[in-house]
Amino acid sequence: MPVALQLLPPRSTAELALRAEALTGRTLSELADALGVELPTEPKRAKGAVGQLIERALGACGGCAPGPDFAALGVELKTIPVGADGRPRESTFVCTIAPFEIAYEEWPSSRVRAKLSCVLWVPIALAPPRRIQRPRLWRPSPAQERALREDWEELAGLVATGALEQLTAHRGRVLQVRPKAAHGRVRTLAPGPEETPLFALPRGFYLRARFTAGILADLEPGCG
DNA sequence: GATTGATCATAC
DNA sequence: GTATGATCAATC
Repeated sequence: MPVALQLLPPRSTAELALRAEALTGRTLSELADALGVELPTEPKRAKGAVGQLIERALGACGGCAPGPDFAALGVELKTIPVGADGRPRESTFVCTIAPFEIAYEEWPSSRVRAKLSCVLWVPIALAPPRRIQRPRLWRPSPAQERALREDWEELAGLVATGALEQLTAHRGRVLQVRPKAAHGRVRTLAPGPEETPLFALPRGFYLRARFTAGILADLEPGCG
């Protein structure tokens, strides 16, 4: 059994892009073997395992400090499951919502914008043998940022004004608000109507698959 | 088949 | 419990 491998963080985005590119075509189990880690066999228990595997493979600090996965580069890593057509099959978690603090955020300084300012997308085929597709280093285009900003301003406004319980995942064209919790009994304090705080299920921002599909489709090889 | 709401693992 | 990493599974 090989000893778990720990890479040093990449020192430049060019080095990161090179490392990522080298993963193209490999399967998750090949990668897991090479790194000496085991992937959960039961899919239900494997949530998050893929992201953590790729983190290790690229030298991200993996679950240590808050902030971008590649802190020195300001790059966030996201794995994304794709179908045979290359399109995303799931939404993408962006960040949790701090219900009271969000009233004091503006888009330019928002957590959503910060998270999405520079992302390395690593698409992975959903169907066995789970091959890694060509990674994309991405920054939002002006049009993409406008779309994100419009949704964020609407959604953040609803949260800040006490409408969290009326806010469903239907809202937002590219960004949406959905539960983000260990289980359904978790509660956090949030602004409520009539200036009365309420206990609500914690929520987070997610990118709709239609938005990430645009990212994966628009970026040609080497763009990043 | 796509989407929404709920959930699962790990580290601190 | 909080935060990071996401996908599951019931529902539309």
